[in-house]
Amino acid sequence: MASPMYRQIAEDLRERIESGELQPGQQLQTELELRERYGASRNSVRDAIKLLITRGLVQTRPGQGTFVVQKIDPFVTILSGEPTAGGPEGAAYQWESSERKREVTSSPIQVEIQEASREIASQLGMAEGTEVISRHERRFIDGTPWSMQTSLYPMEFADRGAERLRRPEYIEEGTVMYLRATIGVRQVACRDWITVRAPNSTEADFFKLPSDGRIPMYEIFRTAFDGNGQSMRLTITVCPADRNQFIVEFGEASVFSDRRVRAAPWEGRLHSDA
Amino acid sequence: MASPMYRQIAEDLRERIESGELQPGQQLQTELELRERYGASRNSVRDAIKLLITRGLVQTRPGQGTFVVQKIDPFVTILSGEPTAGGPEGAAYQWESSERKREVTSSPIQVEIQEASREIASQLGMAEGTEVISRHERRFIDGTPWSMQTSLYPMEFADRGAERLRRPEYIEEGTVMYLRATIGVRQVACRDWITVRAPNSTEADFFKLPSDGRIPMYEIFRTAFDGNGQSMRLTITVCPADRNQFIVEFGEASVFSDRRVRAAPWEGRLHSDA
DNA sequence: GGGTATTTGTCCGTATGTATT
DNA sequence: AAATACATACGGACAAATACC
Repeated sequence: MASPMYRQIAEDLRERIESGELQPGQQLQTELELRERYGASRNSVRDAIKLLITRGLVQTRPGQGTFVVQKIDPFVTILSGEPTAGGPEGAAYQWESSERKREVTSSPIQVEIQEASREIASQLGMAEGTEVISRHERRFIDGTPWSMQTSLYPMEFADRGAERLRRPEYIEEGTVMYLRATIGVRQVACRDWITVRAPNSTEADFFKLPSDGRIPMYEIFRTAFDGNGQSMRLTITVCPADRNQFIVEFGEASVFSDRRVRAAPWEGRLHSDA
Repeated sequence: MASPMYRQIAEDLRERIESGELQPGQQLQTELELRERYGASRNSVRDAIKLLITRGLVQTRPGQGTFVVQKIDPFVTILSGEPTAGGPEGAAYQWESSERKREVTSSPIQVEIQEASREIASQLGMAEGTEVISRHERRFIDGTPWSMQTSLYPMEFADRGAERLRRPEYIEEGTVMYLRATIGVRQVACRDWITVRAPNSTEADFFKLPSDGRIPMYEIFRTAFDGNGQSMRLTITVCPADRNQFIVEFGEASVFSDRRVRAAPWEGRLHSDA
């Protein structure tokens, strides 16, 4: 009685999916068959399916049908303060694959000279409008788009001798090492600011996300500080939340050294709903 | 011609919102007026509005109209390994308000005895089916629901003398201190595992989120370790991603000590879309 | 409290377009 | 080329929520 028909249909389908009657990857009945099954109109069936789509339970493929979604094997990143050499762009992050080996590749680096917006200037501790170097890079895992990253440096760094910041090339030894070697700027600390938001159209396009923006994005701001407590870099990383997870470790490192990172820690129900 | 009409309508409305022509909180034209404006049917206008809803740009109120959403002032949490006394449940997290003072309140603690599921047993390093104590708590900021948190402890802790774990009361000095004082279990490290997922119905209900699940949830698993490298606690925190952000700090603490946490670091566009 | 107008929500039927097999 | 299945678009009807008098 209570709830509208399209919600009842969605609820029934949801239960059948979560009970395992409908397996991941399996095709649902067609809209016309579901119309018969539930004695509703095709439009109401479609409303139910739309609901399940925004909940991420099913996906539709024109000309084929409606399918239970396959969960994506998430990529787990350990946020770590220690810059490791070898990683691209100063290894703002240290990657660790969960199980099978995955291959990380990168787009060419795109360099722009910008005037710092209010927010960027605030993060980098400079006056608004000061010139900054923007180094942008897109990353893939096993060929699928995984993250977009932009690092911003004070233009002054290049003027003082870190010329390679201006060039659209990788800095193999890592920008942290490079900046220390060339102009003596030493990174001693950094802060990650983790947010989640809807993707913009550029991101939805690059990550091949559904254009309705139902899959959220992590946006992580990493501000790095030198020995004087000055901000020396702002790195902004954006990646889809449906295929990424993050780990942060505190305290005695020895505890973690022999501990392998496993798959997602949780898939069940925590406690009685009350 | 390209894109379907309902997308063109949505795109036009999006631009008017982002340009500021339509201010947050302001009411859009009614569906019938928009029908006139765009020369489309009411259903097509409604499809456009649905798109904007899942993108989080507008909300509808039956009987009233469609409104541009107001952004929520986010609550920023510093993830920190050091357990501070005074905070509820061993202060798994240290809270810091961004600007204005906010009042954090808590529901009564709900205690359950459970048998560890495979995932929980795996995280706590025990055999599946071992009894664990579950302490569940819900938190509010300025009266609005903000987070749900569940801490799981080995039942053995209570048997060895930490009796208060079994009782549905706060442990004022913090469970970290309490466990050290009563049974000599000392927390030396912890690991946070950060994930994002759609809310379940219990969460959507408690947090008063729209039932279509378009607002994602953070789910953070904190595993705490004692001096022997054994897991001593698993704390699971769930909170809506639209009103929460997290900060992690690495390296020399002195850099951060005199640095106030400000509002969200970013609201603009990063680089030319290309 | 009641009544009425307004506005969005649900549901239907139908027709046509587009992608896939 | 044909069949199938989802996508878009229209129009209409009634229900439910809200605001206002």
